[in-house]
Amino acid sequence: MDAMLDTEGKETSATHGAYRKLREMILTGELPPGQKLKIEQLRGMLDTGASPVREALSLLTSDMLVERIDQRGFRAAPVSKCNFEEILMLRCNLEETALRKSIANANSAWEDRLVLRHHHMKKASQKGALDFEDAHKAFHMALLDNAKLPLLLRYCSQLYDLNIRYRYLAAGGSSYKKRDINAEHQEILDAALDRDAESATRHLIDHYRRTGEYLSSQMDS
Amino acid sequence: MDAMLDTEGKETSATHGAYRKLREMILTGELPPGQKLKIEQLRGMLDTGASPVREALSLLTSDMLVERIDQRGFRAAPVSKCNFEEILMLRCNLEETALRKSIANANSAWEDRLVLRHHHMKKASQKGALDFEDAHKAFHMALLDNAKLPLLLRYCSQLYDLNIRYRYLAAGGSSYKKRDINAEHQEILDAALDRDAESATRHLIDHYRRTGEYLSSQMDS
DNA sequence: GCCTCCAAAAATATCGATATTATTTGACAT
DNA sequence: ATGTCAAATAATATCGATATTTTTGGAGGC
Repeated sequence: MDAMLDTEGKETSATHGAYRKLREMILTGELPPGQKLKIEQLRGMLDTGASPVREALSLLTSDMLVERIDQRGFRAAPVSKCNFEEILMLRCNLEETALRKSIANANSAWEDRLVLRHHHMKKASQKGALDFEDAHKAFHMALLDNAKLPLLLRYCSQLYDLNIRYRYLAAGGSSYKKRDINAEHQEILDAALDRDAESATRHLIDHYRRTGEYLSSQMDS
Repeated sequence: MDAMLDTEGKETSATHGAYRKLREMILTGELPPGQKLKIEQLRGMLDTGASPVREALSLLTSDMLVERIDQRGFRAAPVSKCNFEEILMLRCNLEETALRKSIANANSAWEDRLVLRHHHMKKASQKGALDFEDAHKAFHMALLDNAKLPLLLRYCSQLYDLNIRYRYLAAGGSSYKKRDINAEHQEILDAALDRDAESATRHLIDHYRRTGEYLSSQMDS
């Protein structure tokens, strides 16, 4: 019998656990872009077998965070200014579509969810950066999820992750926090609660473009 | 050096082979929507081990052709009218974006590629339906690939596959061919060669909407 | 009769080992 | 010296077996 050393009781399968940990390591830059991902090495870091690691890498491939080179293993997806700009463009396009649909379907249950997520995000911003990231994503996804379009939501989520990877890579988002992010979020929230699609999408896209321009300028230097 | 034109059977890895075969079986409906996908059963059908099958299923999960149920295996993704309509909407949105960019980047090399693909598709339409499907996708992707936006192209390719699955499910596309598909393709091609983005996108989207309406009506009955 | 619970069966998830394929190293010839 | 080739090394891809978990089926209680 195995001793139950399960300190974290939430992981159901080894594959899913490996997936989450690897994903975080790639997003935060702990596994830098382009780095060769050797099974043995990861097996050690994650303290699990080779099969879960391989499956997790397969899953990350479809999230476009890992590249598979035929018969030559895996590597962390590379980054480029081009790639970043494409992500930004697609986000603006897809999130605008989703937000408009969300607002078109607006009801009080959704408004409650939005207010709650926004509140949690503000609270989390005083705690650790990692908690904030989770709450930040939850807020943005809540803006979109009332569109009730699962494919679109999935793409938005993927692109969100690809984007925050660039934020982490650009110096941990130090100056990202200097901008008045809170005010920007408040404007988006207020417009959504007013069911003003024009205003909400404009604020949302400005929010992304502003972050995008800063990150883009960082990548030149 | 390698003058050998690999006309067929160039399966490098068992995983990739299993992926292709499973993908085709799901797209054509040989593995119907919602069906439980048991490893042992597939292992027999594909004549390979359990590991390649599992990895192939993982990859198909990210193509949204397979669903993974935690600790309970895999199943072919279900279908619904809702899902179909979302695919149609996203295709119209994303392919319009891609086609406009493609045309903006137009050059003679791209035009040559288009003409060639269109020619191959016409030729293949007199052969088997399976050859035609490949050539049809190649033509549509060629329309988009000059945008030089890999993420967008990938999404379009994914959505294309999800869409043709519905075509196969709706009676093998018998009446699909009754419409004058050739004329529609010719119009799109001509507009693209004229570098007329308005006309090209309008024809492309009409092309999808027409197919979409027909399939949608089929799903009601 | 219907529900609950436990044992048997089946299927999945994971491990350890092997075969295959890529990469490196170093000797040899030019 | 330099480039090529072959053996040694390292890493991947795959297999077979085991451990876990879910599902099934039936016996006993209400």
